[in-house]
Amino acid sequence: MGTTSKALSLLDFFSRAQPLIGLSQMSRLAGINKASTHRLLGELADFGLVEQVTPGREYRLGPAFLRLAALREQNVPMRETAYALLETLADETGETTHMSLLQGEVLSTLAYAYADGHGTLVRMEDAEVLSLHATSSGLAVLAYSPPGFIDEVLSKRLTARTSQTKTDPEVIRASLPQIRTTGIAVSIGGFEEDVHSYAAPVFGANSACIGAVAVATPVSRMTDTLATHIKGRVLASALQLTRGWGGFPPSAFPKPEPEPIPHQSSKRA
Amino acid sequence: MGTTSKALSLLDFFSRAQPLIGLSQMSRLAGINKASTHRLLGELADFGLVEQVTPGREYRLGPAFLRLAALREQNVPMRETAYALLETLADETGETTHMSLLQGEVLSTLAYAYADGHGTLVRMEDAEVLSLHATSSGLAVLAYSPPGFIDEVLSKRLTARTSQTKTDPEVIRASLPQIRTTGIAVSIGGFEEDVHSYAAPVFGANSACIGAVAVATPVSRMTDTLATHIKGRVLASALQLTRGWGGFPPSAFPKPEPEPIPHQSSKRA
DNA sequence: ACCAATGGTTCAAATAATGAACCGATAAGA
DNA sequence: TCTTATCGGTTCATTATTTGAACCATTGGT
Repeated sequence: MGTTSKALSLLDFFSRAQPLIGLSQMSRLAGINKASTHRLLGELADFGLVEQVTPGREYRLGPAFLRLAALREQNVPMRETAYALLETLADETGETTHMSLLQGEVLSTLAYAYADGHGTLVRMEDAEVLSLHATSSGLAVLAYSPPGFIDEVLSKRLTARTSQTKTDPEVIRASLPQIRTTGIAVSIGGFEEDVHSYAAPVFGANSACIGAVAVATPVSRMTDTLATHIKGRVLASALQLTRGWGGFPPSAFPKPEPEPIPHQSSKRA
Repeated sequence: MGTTSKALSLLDFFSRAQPLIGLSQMSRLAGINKASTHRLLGELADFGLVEQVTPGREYRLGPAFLRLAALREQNVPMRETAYALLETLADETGETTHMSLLQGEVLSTLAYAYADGHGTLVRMEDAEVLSLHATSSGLAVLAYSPPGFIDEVLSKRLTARTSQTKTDPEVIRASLPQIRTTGIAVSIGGFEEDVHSYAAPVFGANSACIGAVAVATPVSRMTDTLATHIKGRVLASALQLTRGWGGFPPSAFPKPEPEPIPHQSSKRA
């Protein structure tokens, strides 16, 4: 592993649960000598990727991310387009919608939108990280990932977020073909209790899966008819986002249902 | 310079004007051998700090910034608090407000807010970069920066954004003491024609200047009374932001005007 | 007063970065 | 069509950087 990769890997130890990390602790977490850790953090700090809240104290993520994220979004407005789509999807389904991107072996929340009209809804968090095995989005992504990647992910210890999280690698692996036939993954209470969600994968320019769109409802509200409606809309939205970002679904990806109200029937014969 | 710094320095060549950079071009820009550049870009890409739009093509900033910026904002909600303050400042002054952070030797836009009630206003851009010598914000920051930093900045060739940009280092240097006595910097048409702006510095925990708050109006709208009002409000806002972020103004920093309507006069005597 | 942490530093030994030359592919010009 | 000049990417002996055990100085808890 190159030195730069080592330095960047330090950034991944920051999380919502642990926003501040000291030198010694970082050294331990990363398994890197304290002197080296110190130098690497120093170089990251020079660029503003980390900062010390006070000299001789803990480190945290730095302000450079704000600048570069704004620039990235300016060049490639993923969040903006995702958010616009999620808003209409939330309107169409009347439920909370969510889009996440694959980053390493987890998903990170890109955007989400709430729907009006219900007293209860599924709440989302900014900067939330989703595990691949415990969420509908994760399963959707996993189903369309290369076999080697799937093996890699499933070989690790799978933690149970809730009592209903499936943690048996073989059970999960066995569920993937079904996802591939429909293009839709489901999770009932796997990540949060009382949340029922459907997700569909989004693909990049090389047809690799880069993330997923999901719709989440309280379990008590989900019915067969609502599920059918959601599945149709989430699949269509995911395809729309794939196209909007210049991506291509793999050739085997299921075609979306034709709209219930056919605009023109002449070509069907 | 360490390897990591070298790799990170590549990121600074991406800009709004040049969002895509090829391998050879990056190698030339950075003055780094092509093989090394390739390896460094590869490591950055592994972490998602850059990505190739298609394999064997140009590079651009990567999606990891979205994730880490969200996490940073979650931990240290600078943009959010800045935006809230800018909104009230825009209300108070009736003009466009703006906050930027010092990053290296330039300012980068953190947030801005527009005011209601006017047919014309000063327009802001996301991810915009402001030079220190040509903007009121930049001058405010420069006035409160260490002498060595000032020398460094002023020793470089200063480009004229408009016909009214001051580019003589000594003229600029001579204007700094005046800024330090009032805590306010002014720019008339220095960055954009027809823009008149006032700015005040914001300080970090170690009393170092980290950025500036500014109010910008069309030149035609600025009057003496409006200027007085704006200067008072922008100074108060900058101090408020400094405190809100846990920073401290340097001891020599001017105290804000007492509010025009004194709440209590007993202590004055 | 003590101990065990912390952040930070030193310097010879080990390791990773470097860069000129090279390859195959693509595109433009003659 | 042939030539030339790019491009992205790779190779490998030389070189410079990174590494890590041991070392401070400080801090905070017992």
